[in-house]
Amino acid sequence: MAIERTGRPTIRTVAEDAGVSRSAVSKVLCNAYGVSPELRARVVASIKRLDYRPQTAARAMRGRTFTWGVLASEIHNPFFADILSGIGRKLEGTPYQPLLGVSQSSHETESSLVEAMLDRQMDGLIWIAPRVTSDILHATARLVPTVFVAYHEAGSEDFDTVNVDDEKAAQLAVDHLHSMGLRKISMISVNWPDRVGAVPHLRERGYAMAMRGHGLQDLIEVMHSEESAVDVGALTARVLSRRDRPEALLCWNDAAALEALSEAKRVGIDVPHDVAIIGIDNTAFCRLEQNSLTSVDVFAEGLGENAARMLIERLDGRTTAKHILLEPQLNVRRSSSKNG
Amino acid sequence: MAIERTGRPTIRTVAEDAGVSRSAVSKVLCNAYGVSPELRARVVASIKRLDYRPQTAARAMRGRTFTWGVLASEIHNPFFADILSGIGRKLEGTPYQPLLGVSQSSHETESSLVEAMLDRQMDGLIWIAPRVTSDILHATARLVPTVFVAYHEAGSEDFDTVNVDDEKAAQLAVDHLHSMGLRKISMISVNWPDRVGAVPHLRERGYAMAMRGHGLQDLIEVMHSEESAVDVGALTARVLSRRDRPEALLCWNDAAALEALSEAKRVGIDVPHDVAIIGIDNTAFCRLEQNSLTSVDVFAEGLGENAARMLIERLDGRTTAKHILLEPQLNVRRSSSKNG
DNA sequence: ACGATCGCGTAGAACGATCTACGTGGATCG
DNA sequence: CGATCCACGTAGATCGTTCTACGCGATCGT
Repeated sequence: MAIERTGRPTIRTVAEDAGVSRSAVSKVLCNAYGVSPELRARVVASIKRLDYRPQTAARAMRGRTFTWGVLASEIHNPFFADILSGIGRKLEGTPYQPLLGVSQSSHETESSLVEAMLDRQMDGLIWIAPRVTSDILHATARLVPTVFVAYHEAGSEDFDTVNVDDEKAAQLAVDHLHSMGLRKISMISVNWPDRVGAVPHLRERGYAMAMRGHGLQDLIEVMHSEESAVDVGALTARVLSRRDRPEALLCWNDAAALEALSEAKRVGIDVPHDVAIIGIDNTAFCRLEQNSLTSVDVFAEGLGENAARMLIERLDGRTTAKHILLEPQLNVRRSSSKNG
Repeated sequence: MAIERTGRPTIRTVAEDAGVSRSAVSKVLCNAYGVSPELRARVVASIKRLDYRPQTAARAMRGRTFTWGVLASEIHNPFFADILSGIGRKLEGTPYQPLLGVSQSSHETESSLVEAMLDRQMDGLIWIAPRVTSDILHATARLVPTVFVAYHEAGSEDFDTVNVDDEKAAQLAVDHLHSMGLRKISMISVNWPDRVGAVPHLRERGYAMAMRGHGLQDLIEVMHSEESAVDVGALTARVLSRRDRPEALLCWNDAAALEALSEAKRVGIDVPHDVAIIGIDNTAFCRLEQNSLTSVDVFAEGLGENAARMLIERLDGRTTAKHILLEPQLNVRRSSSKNG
């Protein structure tokens, strides 16, 4: 009867095949109340026989899409890839499908990406390291369940957050360097829009607090570069070639630290003898012998898993906000060892 | 009249505001025929005033979703990130939104990811380095316009492909090593399902051809590992510690080459003096001084841009297949230089 | 002058699901 | 034994778009 535009079976096809109503099939699909075991079995058999899969676009109009939007600013940094792995692992076996949107580190693109995801009726959002202003974050979270990763706002009731303790991460780094007898510890950070709550900001604060804690407040020095690798390289090159070069360089993330290692090698400064270098994130590249980069593990995959867990809980009905803070952990390697 | 479930304006809201029919608004949205400038202006004004954006899920039921699915097996390899950058750049300013699905290097996940994208009525697919069997690729491409990147099947009429000449890439590497006077050149490759058309396979062929071209057929040696970093590391460690260690190691991609560099350093083998190491892909990490890895550029970002262009053409009506092959380019760095 | 054509706009039927409201038997209960 | 309730299943509205079919007035061609 129905003109089969495409060969694809619809809920109607299944209903006819099983000899029941569309509503009955729908009930089976949604695990709704009021379905006898026999009817369910018949419908399930038909679904299997016809190889039927519900069309998400149609479901979206009344129900859910079982689709999650994951927003990342860029994916060259393996930190994001690790988070995504965590999300993916947690979502295995669930009906949810995570889809990643990349905003290319531009906040205009980021805003329109959020809109695109809202237009597509995503059930929930996991938003990593947002760059837009806080009011946009709140407005978004009121429209759709949202979990933020790598953004701190523990007071918010509108959304959940999942983070490592970024202040502590920087502190661990400084403590370690200090315990090696180093005092002139400078930090390489990054320019970031709307800084409060942002990860670089907290890591800077942790650095400054730790320095003060060791009585090194006069040696506090935080330098900022743009995000691009060449900018980071230029800044570290400048710092390393100074006469009053620092004894140690704490880089706000591993990507910056790897650039610093590169520049040090290029100008012939020995790491760690002439300068110790330490990163944060403990991404996979730290482990490689040519880097052997001391770094503070922020358990990116765990962040992803926790974010996914938070969002599942939200979709299951939780309405109060939760804010998760993982403990960072120092991983010492050659780039900051006496016997390096 | 209509019960506003959510505050969001619909096409009906716009129609009422502009004092026209829903069809008229739809026509404006779709740039359809039969709209007077005055009506268009009125509608556009209402759209702007109400801040209306069409709901993609609803459009999907009859029309298009303006959504592209991008399939990648994993995103730790910056090669994928570069491709995605290229796609994103090309799609800026177009109405299309690319969304990335990651299959975690499992072909079961990959299949279900494709299904998820089909269920979501994506307008087109860009599928990077597929691992499922060729018949699935053809079946998919017949359902939805699909462009494959990093998969060779130049004869196919069902889909477009965008690749660098992977045979040539490996040849360039071998030629270069040979020109340095090296003869015992071994290759590190990877286990890959359904090998024909896959990138590792073609790179192996290019290697073998080049070796034969230089009369080195007796020295041809291709070793395979699993994809995981630890497996690659273990394999390279084994090779490097052999008594009859090769003079040069051609790695099928940069990720493997970086592992090889690490293992060489770990066991105290000097690169390039004791062994030259060369990768393929020329990802960003090659440039870092601690790696300084010779690599063959495959222009990943260009692959992405071309793939996006191909898909736009398809959606604009092209029905014949196109197969693009870019020229690879050798970038010599310290890991294979005499004066390294 | 009159039918054909064209340009513009609208009514209403899809699209494929979900969900509310209701009908229908059979068991339960006072 | 009749009223009530429950478990199961269905009819039909609904979601927000697009698209086809058609109406209507003005212009064109002969």
